[in-house]
Amino acid sequence: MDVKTLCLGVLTLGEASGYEIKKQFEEGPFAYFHQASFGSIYPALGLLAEQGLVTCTELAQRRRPDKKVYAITPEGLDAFKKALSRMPAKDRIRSETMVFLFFAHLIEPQHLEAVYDQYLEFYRATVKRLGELDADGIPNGRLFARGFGLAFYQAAVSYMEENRGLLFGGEAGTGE
Amino acid sequence: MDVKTLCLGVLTLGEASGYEIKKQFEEGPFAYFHQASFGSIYPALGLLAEQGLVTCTELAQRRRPDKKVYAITPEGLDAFKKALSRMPAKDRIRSETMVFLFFAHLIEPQHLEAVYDQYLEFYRATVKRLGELDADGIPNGRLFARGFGLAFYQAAVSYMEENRGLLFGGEAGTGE
DNA sequence: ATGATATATATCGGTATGATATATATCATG
DNA sequence: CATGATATATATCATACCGATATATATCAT
Repeated sequence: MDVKTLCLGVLTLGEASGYEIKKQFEEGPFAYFHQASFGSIYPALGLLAEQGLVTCTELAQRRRPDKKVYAITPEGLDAFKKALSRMPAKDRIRSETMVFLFFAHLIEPQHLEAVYDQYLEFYRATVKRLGELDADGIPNGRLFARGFGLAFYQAAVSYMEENRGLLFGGEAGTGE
Repeated sequence: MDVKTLCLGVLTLGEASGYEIKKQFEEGPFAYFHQASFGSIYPALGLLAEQGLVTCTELAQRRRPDKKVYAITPEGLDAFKKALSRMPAKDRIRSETMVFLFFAHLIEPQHLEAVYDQYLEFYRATVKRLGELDADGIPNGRLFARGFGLAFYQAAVSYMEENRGLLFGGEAGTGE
């Protein structure tokens, strides 16, 4: 599933600019299971407009740079549904932190601790943020995907809290 | 952390060919939190050899194509440790399946079920495989990373089993 | 035989990332 | 009130990576 298709998906939720689409992958509902960069979003939107799958309206704003607002067309919606009729690719989980922890024996203890702590804190913050989200009026598919993300981050936090002792020998990891 | 660095990491575990390194990312200990393709591994090994960070020994084999066995040098080990002295990048989780489920309302029910079932089965199989691995003589860092993967996949399976009803309305998801 | 699978290396087109450039505006800080 | 940080907004480009394909050899099942 390329960035063109992902942009179509975001635009089924309402019209948006390239900048706003990027935010959906950074803080919005997609942040927990996918991402896309400006370098792929802007060219993708240009191509989609050429192909008639989205329309583009330039919008002059007060106190802000001009904006190009994109909206999905019926042809665009068809194209997106067609993409969803295939089978999804396998998940790709890329955790540099786990590579670091895998090689814990090659890292200075205090740096290892910094890596571990930063990771755990990031995950804790994510659990907090996801847990505070409102569920009213959100379609079930979106709730399912969000809940999946939450379950993953909760499991990660629990695991790290319970198994700290594996990495930092002295202090035991049993919690008792 | 680029593929060159990842190759150095794999080679700290013992000498290996490009083909064997790839297997580490497909079935081996790295499979659950990182990946790399032939298209990046072979050029990376060539560059590492040029830079003196690995050595390359060509090995003629009976009944097999020739092999190039790479081994890490002291300079390579230093370079890898240096890479580990930085801070790791953020995790990147890319789940196309979750994008599909997010847009469940745009998918034919029977296709949605196929997507869901395939995903759950893949995760169940992974839990089984990870759970059967032996822990004897494995350094703690590796055990930690492996356990993290297992915790993640277990959480994913549990969540999907318990929340099936969110996607397939009629049948309830409470299990009771 | 034929096709599938496994071992093994190499290359290449297409795509994505991450950094950078450009421009405007707000807000805190000293 | 300058300075730097942050936010909105678009665009481009070098670098890097993925996935497919090509090339070989060998085994095994049908």
